Amino acid sequence: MLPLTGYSVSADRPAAIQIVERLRNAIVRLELPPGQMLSESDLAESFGVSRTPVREALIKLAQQGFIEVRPQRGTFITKIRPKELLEARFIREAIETAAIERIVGRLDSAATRACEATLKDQRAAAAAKDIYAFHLADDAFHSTLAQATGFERLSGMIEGEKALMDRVRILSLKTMPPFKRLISQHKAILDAVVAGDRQAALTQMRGHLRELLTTLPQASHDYPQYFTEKIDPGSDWAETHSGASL
Amino acid sequence: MLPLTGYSVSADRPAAIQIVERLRNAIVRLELPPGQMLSESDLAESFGVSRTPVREALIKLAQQGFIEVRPQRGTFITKIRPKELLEARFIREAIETAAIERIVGRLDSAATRACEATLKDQRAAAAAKDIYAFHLADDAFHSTLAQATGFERLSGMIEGEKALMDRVRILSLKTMPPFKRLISQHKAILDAVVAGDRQAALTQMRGHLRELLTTLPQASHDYPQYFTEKIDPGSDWAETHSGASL
DNA sequence: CAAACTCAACTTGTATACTAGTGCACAAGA
DNA sequence: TCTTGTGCACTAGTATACAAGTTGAGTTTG
Repeated sequence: MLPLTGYSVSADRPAAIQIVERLRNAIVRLELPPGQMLSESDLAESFGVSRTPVREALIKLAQQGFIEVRPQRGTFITKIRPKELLEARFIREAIETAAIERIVGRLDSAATRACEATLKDQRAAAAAKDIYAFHLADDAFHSTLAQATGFERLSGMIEGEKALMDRVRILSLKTMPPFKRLISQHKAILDAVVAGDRQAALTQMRGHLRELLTTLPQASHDYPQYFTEKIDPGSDWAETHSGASL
Repeated sequence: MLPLTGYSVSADRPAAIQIVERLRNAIVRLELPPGQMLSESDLAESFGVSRTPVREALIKLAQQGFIEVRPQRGTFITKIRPKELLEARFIREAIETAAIERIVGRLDSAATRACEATLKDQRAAAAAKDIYAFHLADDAFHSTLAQATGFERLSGMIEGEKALMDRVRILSLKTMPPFKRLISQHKAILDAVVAGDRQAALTQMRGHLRELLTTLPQASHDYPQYFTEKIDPGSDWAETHSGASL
């Protein structure tokens, strides 16, 4: 029933951690569809462990917003909530622009090379039409920039907010992947940061983050069962709910 | 041994949730000192439950950064890491100034009244020299402003970052509580937001958040056992590590 | 036929038992 | 005295069993 059957966890690491990783991956990639019910017993059987580590994994995922536990009823993959996505974008914009402010013109050579490497990975993934590899490289770009601030938890926070948005990204990437556009946006951000052009770097980052959700109305129209509410593609929904205006 | 002995959880709500609340409170108030080891068995006995709900509570607290689980060794209250506090301040400044941008000049009367109520609570707490009540009202002020953005998770995030800083706050409040100063800062922020003075609101909020950690060197000197590293009170540590310069 | 009741099969929450690994005290040896 | 080995008491991780609550299908009853 579940697309996880047959893959047991390995014994060299705590089972709960492995289960978190696997489930989170499956959720973000929509292999476990939003709204899907999860049974602790079934999961335990799938992973070849008891319910205990499964429960601990579910607690962590619930705290990250990927699942919802309804006592005595069941555990469910959270549906995509458009309002939550706008909030994630708001938070990312606040944090990532603040990070830009901090690193613009100060990126050392190691960090610069690391960012360039993610661009290279993205180009390779785009050429191979591998949306998951593309996704990983996209994660890496934003994480690398965040780590350059010297703060340790920043990249984790960004990844968390990012993951909430990624399900929509996957939906849109399936139909029309704007690989080149995203890569050039990343490159523009990096170039501005390296060049020390604060204003350009901020503008590029904002534009990049704001564009991520433009496909949301279309996605919610194509896959209504994955969303908590429907959005009229013709409306200016994202704008009226965004940070620009209240 | 633990200052929690004798207080059992009630049966009307899940035990794990109650344990999270109680432990988190005890940690933030330094009733459980940083570095202290926690035994799952002892906690279970103290709360009158089995290890299972205790473990689930500890998992949540670990994810929030309050405790650290070292496999097969023990569970410990995290020591205060100055770098992490600066990071929390960075994140709060990024998010709370973004929130200000969003609500300045648009605060409805209900939210305005709610903010004013927190000021009143703070004045009452200051008069009664009740630092915990003062603290609660302080939480409420920032949460109320965050909620005014219409975003739901924002106030929770701010509270999380705030809680990390609160242990230092408690240490300094014990010796010399700057009640009036903090209240007037809150008032200045609220006034500027209501008046629609964007620049003033941002400046006030930044100043307020930056001042919160000025007592950190003194606190780390007075209670070195609570910190992971020592800070020379005479140095410009906070400045050299803050967002202003890399 | 429709409404209500019953019961069985689920769900999550909690308790208990066991496993494997760590560290410390303490004794035996050089 | 210092080192080294050994065992015990402790830790977190996992498995299993049971408790309490929800849901829905099937039957009974009006």
